[in-house]
Amino acid sequence: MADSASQLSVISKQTLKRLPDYLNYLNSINKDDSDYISAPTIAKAMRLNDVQVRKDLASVCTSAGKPKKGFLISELIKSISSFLGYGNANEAVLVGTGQLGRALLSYNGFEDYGMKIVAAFDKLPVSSTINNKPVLTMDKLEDLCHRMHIHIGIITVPGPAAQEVCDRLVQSGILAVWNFAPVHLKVPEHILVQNENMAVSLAFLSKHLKKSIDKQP
Amino acid sequence: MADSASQLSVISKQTLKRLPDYLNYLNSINKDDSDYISAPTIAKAMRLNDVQVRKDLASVCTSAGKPKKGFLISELIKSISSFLGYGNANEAVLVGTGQLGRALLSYNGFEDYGMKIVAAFDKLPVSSTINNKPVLTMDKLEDLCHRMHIHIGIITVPGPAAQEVCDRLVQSGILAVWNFAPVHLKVPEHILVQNENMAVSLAFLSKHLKKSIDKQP
DNA sequence: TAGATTGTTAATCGATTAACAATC
DNA sequence: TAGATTGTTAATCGATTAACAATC
Repeated sequence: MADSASQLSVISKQTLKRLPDYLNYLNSINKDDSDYISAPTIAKAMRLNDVQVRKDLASVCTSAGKPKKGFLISELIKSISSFLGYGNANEAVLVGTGQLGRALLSYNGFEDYGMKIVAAFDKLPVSSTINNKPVLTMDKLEDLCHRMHIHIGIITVPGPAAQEVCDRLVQSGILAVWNFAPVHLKVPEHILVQNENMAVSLAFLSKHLKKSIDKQP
Repeated sequence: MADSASQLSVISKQTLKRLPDYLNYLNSINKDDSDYISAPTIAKAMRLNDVQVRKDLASVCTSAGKPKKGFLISELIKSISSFLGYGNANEAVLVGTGQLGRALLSYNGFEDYGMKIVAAFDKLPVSSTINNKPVLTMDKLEDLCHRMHIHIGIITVPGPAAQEVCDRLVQSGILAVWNFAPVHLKVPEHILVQNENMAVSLAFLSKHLKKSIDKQP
């Protein structure tokens, strides 16, 4: 396995984006009907092209589909989950225990998606734990991250505070930042900033509405 | 303005995605330094190609840039904001007042991004208002949406309940759904589902980490 | 003027889709 | 067998980037 790292980049970003959706869909279908599902069926339900579905699945699945039958649903779920790293969760810290921060801390589903929040930080913690996770003051950030080898930092502070928090996360050895603050963060080359950009979603909603409403007589 | 509707689709999805980021960036820069900013400067800060920046800006901006100087920052902000419909907010209802739902209801920033939550719904409301917005029982949903001509529905219920809620929103005349539940929703052709897909973000974070860590000696 | 920047046209790149032979 | 489905190769589409003339 000389190039296990480069193998990762074989998969396209677009495919990677669709994988969680496949998983959602596959988990939603009733397995009592059949153990198999065909690419055209998935494509129709998810409004994709069937060739695209086959290519996407081929890029992550170990076992091939069977002509006339399709793909074994359980195999698909297993392959995609393991490709996405579900099951062996990366550990993360969260900074900012406002409404949104507390909501994320209270959600226990992230572990299923490959991430585990192990601690939260705030300038002025109002409680010592949230959902059994310790809430610490900011001065403990760097030490804890280094000691526990944390690589993911989640930013849920107000916009104006986000860059400073981001800098401190980077100093603490974080490699990937999940940013919920509506600001553009500056980071060194090797750090990934994944913006959970609600504004983008809202832009799409707004444009769709405008089109829909304009179309009406 | 015969084709104001079709004009909207002139802009590419990729450009639309970047517009909120431009706005974040432009708002973050210190206007004391200069009233103008050049495409190469924006490109470098946002890690984009400068031609791309120029094309993106050209597709939404009224006034052109000036050779050697660049673009008037205030004009850019005005143009992008107005293109994205910020300032005249679409009204929305939210269903599901768990942690995440309450967090969204408590956030007052959405109006700046073109959306205003006017009411929340829950099977069993625990309080009559959250952040001054009424929390109503589900049986009031259809009537209120029709009466107030609401076109956006936000789903923050647990996964298993999402499809049913979605169906009811569609029945209530909603045209666009902002879905926070980690499930694939089935909707009629003309309805937009915008998934706020945290799983996708997590997939990107996880893949980046794997690459980064594999690279280390 | 020289050089930085603009906007646009042409080339490249990546992703999607169409066409088709192979399989059960 | 016929027909549905597979996987792959080739064509198309859309987005990005390179090249370049125009401008201040």
